[in-house]
Amino acid sequence: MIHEKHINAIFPTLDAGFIEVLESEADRKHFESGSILIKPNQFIRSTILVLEGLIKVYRQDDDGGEFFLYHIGPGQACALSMVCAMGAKTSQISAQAVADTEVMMIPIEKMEQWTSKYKSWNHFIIDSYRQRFEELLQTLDSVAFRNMDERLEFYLKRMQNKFQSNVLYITHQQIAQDLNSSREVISRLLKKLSERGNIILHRFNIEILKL
Amino acid sequence: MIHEKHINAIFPTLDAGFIEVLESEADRKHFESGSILIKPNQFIRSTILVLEGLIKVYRQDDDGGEFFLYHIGPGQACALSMVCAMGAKTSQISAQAVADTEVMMIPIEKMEQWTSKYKSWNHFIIDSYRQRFEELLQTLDSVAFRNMDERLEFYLKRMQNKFQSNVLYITHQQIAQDLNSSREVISRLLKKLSERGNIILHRFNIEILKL
DNA sequence: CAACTCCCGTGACATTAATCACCAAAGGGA
DNA sequence: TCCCTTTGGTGATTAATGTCACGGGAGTTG
Repeated sequence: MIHEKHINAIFPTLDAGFIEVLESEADRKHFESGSILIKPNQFIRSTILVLEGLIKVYRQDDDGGEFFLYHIGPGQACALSMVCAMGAKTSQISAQAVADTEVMMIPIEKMEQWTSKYKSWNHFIIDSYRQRFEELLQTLDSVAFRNMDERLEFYLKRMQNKFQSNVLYITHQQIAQDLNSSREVISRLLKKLSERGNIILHRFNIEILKL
Repeated sequence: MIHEKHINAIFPTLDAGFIEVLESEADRKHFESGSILIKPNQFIRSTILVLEGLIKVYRQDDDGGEFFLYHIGPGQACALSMVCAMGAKTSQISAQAVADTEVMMIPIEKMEQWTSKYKSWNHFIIDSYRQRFEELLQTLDSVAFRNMDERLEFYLKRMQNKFQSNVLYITHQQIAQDLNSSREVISRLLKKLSERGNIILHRFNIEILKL
């Protein structure tokens, strides 16, 4: 269980008074690594603040294709759940915990109330949108302008950064899914990267040397 | 010149009191069709509200590639200029008037002040982000999951919708640029569409029958 | 140990899209 | 009129990626 004083550290821009409100009004929830938080076409009634762990947000299309969008880490909010919650719409979005994750769930009604009541919360919301927007644009860039080899590098860099580790425990199949490609293609491109000395391929993991 | 009472009609969610403030504090500016509003790497100090006309927002990469993101029409704001303005960052974004366009320019400082002061403005901002986010996701979808033929159909539908017309005055070259493809590819795909009876190709324009 | 599953490597081939090289039609200006 | 630019059509070729088929190693389970 994460205490109030720690919450303060996780969300440094929210002011102390508001965090008390947050504490008393928002529900805590725990998700085990691998569990699904949001399924496509699901109605979303709450927005999510991450306290601990990591959530992966991805897009799905009708034919089973997937596409990784971004991670939500501690101190961050799911802008998409705000999009959906406030727009009262469904969206073809999925979210999955990729580590044991603790979150706070905030019902739409409170979101709305707080937005006009607490400045620091309002800034937090707007800033969340801003950050996700930027990140989405970068992702869009890589799909629109780059070939798969560069997209793969971009992907690996992001993972390295997010997990703060040079060793990524991830299968080729998983990468292929995230990039909406196929395992064979990814395997071949990874091999190229390892031949160039950028990475070392181990069984079950990829060691990043320099990208 | 657009009068106050009309502004009310263009931005129905902003309340009357705030619109008076807007009127007295924001600068008006006119852009002729074809003129550039935002260039890549440009520092943005103001956000833009469109009163009349149409603005095209697109992404550019380092190699001269382009990629159409979305249009901003009357009653809408440029979420990106908010992203940049509030983040005090530059972005590889371009914006161009595609019709004679009248806008209001709002300096960052005022944006910030108003956000905490005027509820309707605050909602407007958040809603702008929401809308653009959705639109960006749709665009991302089409690039990530669809082949060029489907992307082209998606593009034509968007244009048909935005210009409220079944006749699009646009060259194959222009479409190719917006989709970051090449003219030849677009020409061929358009031909296919016309063979299937979806469109009729004229010189200088494309007539949409059913998509 | 045998059978099975999961992860990965690899060759062959198909498909999609980009690129190159031309040509033709329409219209504008000298 | 004659040139010149813009727009668009088309075939040939190449590059990137997706798909199929198969095989092999490593771990797991009965």
